[in-house]
Amino acid sequence: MASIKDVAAEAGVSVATVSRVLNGHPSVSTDARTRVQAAVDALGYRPNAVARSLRTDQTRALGLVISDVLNPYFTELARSVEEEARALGYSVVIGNADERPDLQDHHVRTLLDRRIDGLLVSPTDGGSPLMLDAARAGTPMVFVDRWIPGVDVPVVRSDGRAAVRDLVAHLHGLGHRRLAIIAGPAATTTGRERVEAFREALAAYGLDLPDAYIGQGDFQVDSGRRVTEGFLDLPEPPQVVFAADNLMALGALDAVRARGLRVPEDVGLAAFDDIRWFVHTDPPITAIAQPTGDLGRAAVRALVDRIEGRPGESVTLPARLVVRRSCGEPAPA
Amino acid sequence: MASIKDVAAEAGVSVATVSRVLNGHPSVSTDARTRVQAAVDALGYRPNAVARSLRTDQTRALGLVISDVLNPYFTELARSVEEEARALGYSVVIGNADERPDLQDHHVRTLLDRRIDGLLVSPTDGGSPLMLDAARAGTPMVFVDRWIPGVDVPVVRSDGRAAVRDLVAHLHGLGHRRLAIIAGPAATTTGRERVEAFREALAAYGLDLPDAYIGQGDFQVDSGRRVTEGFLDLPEPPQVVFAADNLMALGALDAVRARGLRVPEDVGLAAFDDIRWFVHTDPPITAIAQPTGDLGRAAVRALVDRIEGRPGESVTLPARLVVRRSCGEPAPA
DNA sequence: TGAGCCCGTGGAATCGATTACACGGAGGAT
DNA sequence: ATCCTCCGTGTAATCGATTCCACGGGCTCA
Repeated sequence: MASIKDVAAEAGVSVATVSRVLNGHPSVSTDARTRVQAAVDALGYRPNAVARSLRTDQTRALGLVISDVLNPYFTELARSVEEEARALGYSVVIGNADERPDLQDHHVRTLLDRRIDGLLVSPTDGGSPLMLDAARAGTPMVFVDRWIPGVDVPVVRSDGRAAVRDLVAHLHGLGHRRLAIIAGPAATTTGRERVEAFREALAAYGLDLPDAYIGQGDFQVDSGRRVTEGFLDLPEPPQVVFAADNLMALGALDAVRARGLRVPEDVGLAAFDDIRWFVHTDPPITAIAQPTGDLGRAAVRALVDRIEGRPGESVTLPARLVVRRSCGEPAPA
Repeated sequence: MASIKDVAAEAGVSVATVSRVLNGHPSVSTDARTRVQAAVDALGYRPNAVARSLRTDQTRALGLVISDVLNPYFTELARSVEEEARALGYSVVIGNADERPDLQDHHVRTLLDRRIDGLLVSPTDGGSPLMLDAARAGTPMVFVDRWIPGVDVPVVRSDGRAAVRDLVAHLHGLGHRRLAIIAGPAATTTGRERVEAFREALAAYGLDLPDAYIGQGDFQVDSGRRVTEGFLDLPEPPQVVFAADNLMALGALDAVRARGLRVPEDVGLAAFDDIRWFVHTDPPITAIAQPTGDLGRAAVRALVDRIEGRPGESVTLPARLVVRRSCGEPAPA
């Protein structure tokens, strides 16, 4: 592969001049400029980004450590992140943590080794020393969706409190009183928050959230299935199950179906995170929709701000309730 | 960030010795080795992958240019690719082409600039000069799922012919005779092949595939919707619509639903690519399942073989039919 | 005791870019 | 005519690693 020296030789100038042309530096004669351009075209020369990065100490690459690529919410997030990053002249290197702290650490380490300019993370846990150290050492970093308390890093996320209140109001209006939740891992903020928001909303209606109605899931399909089976085995099973993410909702659907029960006649189902398939499931699933695209774009902007020396602000966007049929007939529109 | 010089100074040895310790070179004294280790730990030193890559001319990174990240088939593929790559000591840099040749080219160019060791592509078109040149210039490359004829690059894909025959047999057995297909872009191999396989399978039953029953889609939801509307407007609409990918099937479902029609009573629906949501759609959708994980792993192995100087073989794996209820009641099990 | 080897080590070149610094020549001001 | 300034250019240092080569010392063996 041709290097800058080859171009210089071909154009009959020094490598410095070639570099200046490539970087649009003003002080190059028109003559030299055209000769270099010609040489570049003739050789099909492309600058070696590795060498450039070594010299300039910037890679123009962002790391994105995502909790789970198989979760449509995160793939949508990844897509908007890449889009915005591309618009700003950055590439994105994605690492999939599969909700496993060890994998998350592996990716953070690899990305740091590759000297990405900044890191976007939705932490699967409370934060390993590695990540905390990186944040403290000044690696530009932004948390998306989930975050770690007590770390000085901007957070871009969605606040589901109001939407959860709307959901509970909706359920209460349909006459449901025994409401259960499949929670996410307590080590994640979203795992905890959604339970709290649910509990508070229930309290507003004088309803209780007994321990038996809090199932511990891990944001994966199987846990949704397992927890739902537990709910159904209860002497007094809940009337509605609220899954804290879309994959656990899928597991819940599996479990209900496996018992020969029907949604919503026998059990209602609602989910956090709306995905396009929920329109066509049997029945269509009532869900809380996050402004995923906006989240991804805001996160990239905050990160790039940090990288380029600007403040880089936290952003919180509201989520909203999308009522479908999985909890009973909706009120006539 | 600490460099190898800092480690050398801290340990009281030369950078050469530090490098040897880091790379497990045998000829280093135990004494020097422990001193270097201590210095590494004390400084929290991590080798700069950029510098290493420049010197060794390898990045231990693979590029994966995927047709569409929002398509669950491809995200599953991406996941298995990353998994296998990680097991072999490589990272994966993903580029999302969104079925757009210009975006595909952008990513190929960026990845090449970053000097990834090899490229995994599922081409969205017949191949830009850029990609063809790269292949000819000897960049290790492997095509996954889709490929470009006439280029000397291993292909890892799934053969759906047998499964399509099974599908047609199934449909014929249910009494359906007017069968239509939503095709993918003619510029892609999968876009063309699936139509051909369908046509041949129909022919075996003495059935014809009239032009009116071939809708031109682009593997995206909207096109599935649009084509299906066209089918439903026909004086004699098809009894079953076969979508060449899962997203177009979703669009088809939208279109049918919007007309107030039911699947399978009014129109049957089948899809290429099976995804977990198909179990819970209304009705569950009959689909052709590819061994996606195996495909991803085989592709990585083939690519790494090429990179490391071994042959790197093409692989073709069979797909299989998964019968559900979207084309009518299945035969009793 | 001297020749030859092997082992552990360090010096320095190298990868491909960017950029500070120096230098020669042209042109303007005095 | 002399001096100063600017412009376009090249030389060389630099980024952080890897690795070839040379060197000194201890060993074995004759």
